[in-house]
Amino acid sequence: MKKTGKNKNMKTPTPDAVDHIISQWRREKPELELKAMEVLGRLKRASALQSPKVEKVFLEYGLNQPEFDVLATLRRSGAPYCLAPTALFSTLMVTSGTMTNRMMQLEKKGLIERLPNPEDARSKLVKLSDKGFELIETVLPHHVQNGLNLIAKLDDNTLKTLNQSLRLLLHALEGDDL
Amino acid sequence: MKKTGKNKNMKTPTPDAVDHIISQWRREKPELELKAMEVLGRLKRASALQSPKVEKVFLEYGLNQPEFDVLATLRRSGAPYCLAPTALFSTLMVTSGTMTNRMMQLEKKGLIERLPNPEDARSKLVKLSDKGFELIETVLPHHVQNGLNLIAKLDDNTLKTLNQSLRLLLHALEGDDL
DNA sequence: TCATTTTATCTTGACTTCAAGATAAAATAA
DNA sequence: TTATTTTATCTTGAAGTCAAGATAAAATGA
Repeated sequence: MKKTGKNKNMKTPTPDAVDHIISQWRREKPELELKAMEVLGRLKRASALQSPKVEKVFLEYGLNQPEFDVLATLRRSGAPYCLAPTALFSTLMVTSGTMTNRMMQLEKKGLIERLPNPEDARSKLVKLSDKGFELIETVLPHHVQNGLNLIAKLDDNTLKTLNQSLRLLLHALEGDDL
Repeated sequence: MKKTGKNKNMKTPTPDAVDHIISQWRREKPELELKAMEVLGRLKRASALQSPKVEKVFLEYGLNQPEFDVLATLRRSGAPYCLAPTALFSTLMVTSGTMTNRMMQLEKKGLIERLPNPEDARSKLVKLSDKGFELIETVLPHHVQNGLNLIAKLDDNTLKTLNQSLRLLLHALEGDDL
């Protein structure tokens, strides 16, 4: 079947919260082109909805999302699971002050250690402790499974499509400077 | 052309930050099924990237994102641009305490007014002031244009696809309880 | 080598948000 | 009508973040 602009056989998708918002705007401000507001609205809302559902698993293991993010970044960097603070806060898109704060918490919990950096005395390296390593190893499979549960209703094709278009959007958003 | 599972002609998309994260995990933990982590990661990252770019316009008019959200919700509800606090914080997915805080700021700025609710003495209605109405009318077109600029690189087809799959995801996420 | 500029953090203070508790009005039940 | 339960906020105190300023080490330049 050839692609056509409008197709009377096209199934109308069940409206979501963003469709409702858009229809309100269309009634109030019909002159506005809302296609950007629509995607960005969905993006933001979907992100907000998944956030507490994802964090739920971390909380069961005494971690919050920010703490998990640090441990996970160290873990996936590979042995010796050790990075400089700048590498961490760049990856995690937070400020250096925020990172200082997180590191202090994680150190207090014994999940990371701070080591002198032989190559640069301005920074102290952050290393996953044995306890931190074990914890992330334990949490990870549960986190992964939880994610799979959250998207279970999406078939593989939708998922693939979603990934591809989100990747394009990410490129568009990362490109421009703030 | 028929759809096939794998297609050697398929163009490999340029990797993004999430592809990098996923490849690290694949190296470290090859046994994990990462397809959920991948979409949810993109979702979160895209949302985080768009956020300051969107807010930039609000800041130019002396508003932050939370304040804009309240004014916009009132505006698109239609005349008389007046809602109860519960309607606002439900829509905006924040707690009642957060809403109290936001309302106080907006009232201090003269952008909203609090009116007694004739139907329920427990609540004071929130109404867009003339000043608030004028401000949101001014900001809105700039916000809309800014959004269009942010997604300018995406062709209409990608956008449509993205919207459809995000809508499915939203349904999946709104469905389950926290 | 010595001064200057750039980096890599850490510190501080302000802000926003949330969870949980306090209040008061509305809805129900007895 | 009176007691009980449910609602709709508001209040309070604890977190987590950020921007901006303070420090100290590293990199550059003269």
